[in-house]
Amino acid sequence: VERRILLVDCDQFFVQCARLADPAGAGCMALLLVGGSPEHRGVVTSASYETRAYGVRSGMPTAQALRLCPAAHVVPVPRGYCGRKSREVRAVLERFSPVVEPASIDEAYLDMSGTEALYHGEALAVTAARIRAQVLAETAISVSVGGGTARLIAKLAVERAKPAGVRIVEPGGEIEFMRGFRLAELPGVGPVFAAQLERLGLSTVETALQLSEVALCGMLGQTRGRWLYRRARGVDGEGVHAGVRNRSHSREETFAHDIDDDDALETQLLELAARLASDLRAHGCRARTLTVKLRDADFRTRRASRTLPGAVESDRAVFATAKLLLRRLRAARRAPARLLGIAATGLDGGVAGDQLRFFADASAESERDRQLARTTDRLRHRFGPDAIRAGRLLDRP
DNA sequence: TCTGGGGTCCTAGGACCC
DNA sequence: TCTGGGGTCCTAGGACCC
Repeated sequence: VERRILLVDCDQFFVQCARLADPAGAGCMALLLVGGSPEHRGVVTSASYETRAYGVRSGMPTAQALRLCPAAHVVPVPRGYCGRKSREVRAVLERFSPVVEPASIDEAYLDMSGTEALYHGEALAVTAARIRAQVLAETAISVSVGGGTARLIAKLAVERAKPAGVRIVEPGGEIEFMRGFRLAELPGVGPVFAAQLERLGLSTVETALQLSEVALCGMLGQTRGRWLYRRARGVDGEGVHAGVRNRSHSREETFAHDIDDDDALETQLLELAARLASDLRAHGCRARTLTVKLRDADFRTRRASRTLPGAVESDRAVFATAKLLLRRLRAARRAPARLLGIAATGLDGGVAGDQLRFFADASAESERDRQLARTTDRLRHRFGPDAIRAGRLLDRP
């Protein structure tokens, strides 16, 4: 039996949040850009529909957006407020289906297969409209809903539904629906792949539909050929899964001005390491692999990573390894840095036994490190984030 | 024009093991 | 002293998404 999948996607989510969070300020501005300011070398996270008429798009440098639309106002992303609104929306969605998979802060897939009895055979478009109305009533957030037999169909349908609409593709109508798209519009086809397809004479779904699977594999290789053959027909074979956990956590920062001094970079790394370690503990996981990322002034991005014998979660152990990785990167190439980042992968639930008693260098994390980190978390929770400064925790007695 | 911050997934070579 | 094959892990890089 085929799937019935919905994608619920908030309309210009960050713009809506900024307006709701500050009704007297951003709430009164039609020409609104949410994101980093030009002084901070920021980009537009979300542009109001009114500014999009000027050619402004999300991801665009804010400086460029302001040249296109000089009258626009720039406000920062209200991160905490957005997170709360996202959870409120999700709570409403979870009353409509037990299978809700958040795909990002502002969109979630719902598997509605097998809920026909629950909804007494109600058409999916009607259910979708009720979801839209209920989310709006309870959270004041306007969403659009797309639906069909695959995630891919739901995803493309919601783009046709926006803003504040519903679009359901009925079973059997997938190929007709897909004919209306350019290949570059398919999720998974970015600028590089699109250019490759273009060179092969493939620009629209229609042109791809003319070719056999064998022909596409001949042009693109087995994996991508088969991938495109199926997508062009609206098929992706992906299910919707509730309760998926992150596979990585990361923190990074682009500096307002490039930093070339090693000690200054290390100080920034200390802050990032503390934030990352805190994220890990908040999510109840530990990391086996740490990666430090450095973007030089010429925009070249380099990484160095190390996998530890045992997983870590304390500020001290995360920073100890990150410091070595940063030194390695700086030794290989010394240029002013515009961005520094740190990522944790190889995550586990944080309950695995302590495999680390067998090695004793500074990258090993002791039970004392963990106790100290958790005590710090509790103090910060009670007395605020500045109760304990990161630097004081790092010297081992 | 001058390029954020948070993620996911894939590839490819070398190490290492059986 | 001329040379297998397959599997997994680690590392680095890159495409892509919101």
